[in-house]
Amino acid sequence: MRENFDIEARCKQKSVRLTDQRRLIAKVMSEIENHPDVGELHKKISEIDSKISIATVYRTVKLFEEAGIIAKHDFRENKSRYEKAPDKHHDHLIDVNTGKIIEFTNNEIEKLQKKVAEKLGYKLVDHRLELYGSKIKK
Amino acid sequence: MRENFDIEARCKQKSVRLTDQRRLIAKVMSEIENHPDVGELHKKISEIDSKISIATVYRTVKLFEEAGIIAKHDFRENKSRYEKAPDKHHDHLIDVNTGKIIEFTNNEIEKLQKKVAEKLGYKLVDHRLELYGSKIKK
DNA sequence: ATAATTGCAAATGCTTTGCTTGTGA
DNA sequence: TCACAAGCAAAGCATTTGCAATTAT
Repeated sequence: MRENFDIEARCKQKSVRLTDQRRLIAKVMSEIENHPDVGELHKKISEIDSKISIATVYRTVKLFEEAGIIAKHDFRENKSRYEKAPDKHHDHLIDVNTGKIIEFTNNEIEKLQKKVAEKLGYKLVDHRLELYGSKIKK
Repeated sequence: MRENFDIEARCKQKSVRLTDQRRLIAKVMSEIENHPDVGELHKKISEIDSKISIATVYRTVKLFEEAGIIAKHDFRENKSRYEKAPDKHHDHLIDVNTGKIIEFTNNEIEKLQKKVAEKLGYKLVDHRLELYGSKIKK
């Protein structure tokens, strides 16, 4: 718990000025279970501070993301989702029926991606891998 | 060349009614070199028929996509890009400096994706893999 | 003090839609 | 003929921005 202190610490470290609003957004981002979009985030935050503007939430997630404090994902929706910057890189599997997001890592795939890029004459600077699947029933 | 006949043939096959506008969109989609967004597509089409509405282009690419005639991609932009439905599946490497899109296939990665999904209890129904890279200078 | 941040509402950019007129099979 | 398609403008949605008031350092 108290993981929000983590985000606050990283803000100081990056000279990101802390305000009540930012502290609150950091706290909610830390405690939230999944990968919220801005609307969901704002809704949750509003339950604590009803005066906070959605524009502030937009500005703050952008700020945090640019500082590498949280990560932004664009799955197959017309909006972005966010998560605390993960310690270790991972990719996502999305349940096509429920929308549930599962994180995974696979080193073999990572290596192959790098190899593919190099073969094409490119240095791999980033990638996006999403698997879409439906649950296998027993 | 005359690849547009391909799209037209597939329209008939799927009982997609052909109109002058759809024929034109099919033709331009067939001849275009890269992965256009709707704005680019509409611009190109307008050079031939200036009366065509962008709403029609939106409706048509959606229709073609749902019929499996063309494919839609959402790279890291706030708009979608389209390409003729490829005969064989492939993924994309995007040049982060120029925006150039390079197609590639890698069977090993494909197999690993399937394996990963299964290990998580899912049947892989689709995936998205994009590599972002910068050109290696000699 | 003062440069940065907030809230609000208006603006933006892509995409969709309601409605009337036009058209392919 | 007549269900479906096109054109136009308006509406939708997520996101951004201008500006005046507020706040952190």
